[in-house]
Amino acid sequence: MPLSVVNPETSAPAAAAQTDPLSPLGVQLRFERNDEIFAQEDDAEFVYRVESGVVRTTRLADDGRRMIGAFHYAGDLIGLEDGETHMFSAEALTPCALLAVRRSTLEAEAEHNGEVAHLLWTEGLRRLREVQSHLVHIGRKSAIERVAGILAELAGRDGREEVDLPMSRQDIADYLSLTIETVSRMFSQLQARKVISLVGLRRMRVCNPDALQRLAA
Amino acid sequence: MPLSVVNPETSAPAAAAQTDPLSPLGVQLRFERNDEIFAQEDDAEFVYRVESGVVRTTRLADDGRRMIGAFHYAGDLIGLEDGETHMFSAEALTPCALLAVRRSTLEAEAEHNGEVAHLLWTEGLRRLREVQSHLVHIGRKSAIERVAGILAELAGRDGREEVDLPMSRQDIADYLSLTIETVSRMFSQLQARKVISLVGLRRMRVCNPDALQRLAA
DNA sequence: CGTATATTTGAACAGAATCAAACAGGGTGG
DNA sequence: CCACCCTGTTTGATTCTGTTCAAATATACG
Repeated sequence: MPLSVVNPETSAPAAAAQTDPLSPLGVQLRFERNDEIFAQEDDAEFVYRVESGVVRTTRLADDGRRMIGAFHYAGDLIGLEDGETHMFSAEALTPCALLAVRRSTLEAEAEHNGEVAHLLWTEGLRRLREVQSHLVHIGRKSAIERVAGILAELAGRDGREEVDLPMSRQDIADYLSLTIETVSRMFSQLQARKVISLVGLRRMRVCNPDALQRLAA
Repeated sequence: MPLSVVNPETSAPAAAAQTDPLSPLGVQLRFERNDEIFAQEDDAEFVYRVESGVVRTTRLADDGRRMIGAFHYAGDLIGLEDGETHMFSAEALTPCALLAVRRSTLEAEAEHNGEVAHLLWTEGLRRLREVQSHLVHIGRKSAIERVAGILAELAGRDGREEVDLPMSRQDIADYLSLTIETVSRMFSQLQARKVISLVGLRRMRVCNPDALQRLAA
């Protein structure tokens, strides 16, 4: 549930609007940690762009098994759909700012605005590439490789040695198609091997980036 | 390696050209079984549309593990890429007819032709949805469910009771992230349970469609 | 401080992988 | 037309990785 709606004129500098063709088309929304942005099977009326914060997209199967499609960061488009409804639900993992653009607006704009059409196309392909990479990762890697993989990615994103883990162990498990126990064991193993060390539960220090990278490969 | 180049004017009726905005942009190519259409890491110079036949896209990891991204049928676009090179290679599983369109041509056309832009967008999203579904399938299903899944899909595509299996057991294994032995065992198990029966190695009869569907769910 | 929740650890188990061998099928050449 | 060989597939025995069930331990929060 959005806690506030920020007028795009006041939230985005005029300069940004010139380089960003999407901002004028939508409204800025804010979500708090654990807020639901949209639900699985909802009408896919809006497309969202993450402006800040982290969002997870999850899919709940009939049998209760949960799968996380991806973690999304600033710049990512979410809610892109082929059909009428959302395949995944989306929830804020941290406080988030999102730009919501009505799908019909976006499609109409893309019709005559090459820049928007190109941006959509590019983002869609990037997402496709990411999902395909993830598919290989899930399909052909061991538990330790999968966990090392996501940690390496998070570390790469932050750049610093101290890396925040915005998601729970369960989130990581559902993203990697492992159980929470296995994820936990791999964390312990990485610590035992002096590759990482945990600083509290939601923060880690990468002690041996090379080893992490090697495991993730 | 293409065996022949067919002039689009002679291969496609004029009527088709009116409803299909892509035909005039490319050339028709033919490939025989096991021909390579493009290789992993090749420059992604062309996008292809499958006109007839079946194509598989495969990715070979550094460690030799092979993954099949998808099996593509008539109407599918393949070779869509974000970056400069192909993530996957593509090979003909059966004799194939493909329409090859230069990527630059396609992008230029999409720039001012809304129909082409829309078609690209739609196909990209469809592909994205399929990969995401496959991700869930690989990540959260047992061996028997995965094999039943692909067989149900093939059966649905053919419609008839007798279904051709254009791909080898190894292909199926690499598509489902299983070993060839496990795939074979699941085939045997499905036969023992009277769900399917093999007619030679590359054709099956679906004896109990409901059971197959239930296992695939 | 106490309670609810999240995470870690342990032991036993299960499913798929691996290693090894037997068994078709499909062509080919005699 | 048949015997043979090459390749792809099936089957068997064993091992191993990750799951499951259970319990202990942290952590966060009121």
